[in-house]
Amino acid sequence: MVIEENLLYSMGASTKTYAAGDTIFVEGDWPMFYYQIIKGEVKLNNYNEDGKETIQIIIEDGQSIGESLLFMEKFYPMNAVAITECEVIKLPRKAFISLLREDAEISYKMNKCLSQRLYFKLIMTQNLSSQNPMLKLIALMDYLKSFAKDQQQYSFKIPLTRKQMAGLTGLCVETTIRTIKGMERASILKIEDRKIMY
DNA sequence: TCATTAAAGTTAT
DNA sequence: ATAACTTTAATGA
Repeated sequence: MVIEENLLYSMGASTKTYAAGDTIFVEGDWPMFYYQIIKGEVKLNNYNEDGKETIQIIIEDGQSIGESLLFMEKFYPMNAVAITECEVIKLPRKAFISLLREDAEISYKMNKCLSQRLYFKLIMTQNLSSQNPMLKLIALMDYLKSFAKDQQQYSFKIPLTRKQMAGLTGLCVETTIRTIKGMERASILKIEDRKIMY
């Protein structure tokens, strides 16, 4: 968890519930709140001219949503959409800023969280620029697995649908599936009950 | 080679 | 039941 929930409430935060598929904010909105997920999953995405979705990142319990925009005078460059039903705490921007000004510990945690996001972007852009679909998928899976306790081969179950993996790598679903099949043949991963074990 | 289109099978709500 | 996701196959850039 980035910021203690009680602390957020004491600063005037409120809770909002979103159903799966609900929009939290859209591209072009002005950032007014700090959002932190209590429960559920949220994706940050964009749509290109053809309507193809690119997922920037998937965020889960305890993480904040689009926090980097609160430090700038910019509109949101992406949408935030609930993947599952979500409970989200929202704190007005000004209260969030003063909280960071007052509390060095919170400020440090925020830096840590921002660095995490930056790192993810760095790893992903580096590998996504490769046009090889297998390398893209490996980059994604390596990143996801890097947080797992068990680093043994085939011990990590990829918590994404193939469609989501396609959205995160910029590949189409079919290529994602075919590439994954090929990787299974090459023993890079295993498929158990349709789930990818890496 | 990968994206796109289409069609059919499978799972989740 | 219906929508969402997965898979296979054919075709095109």
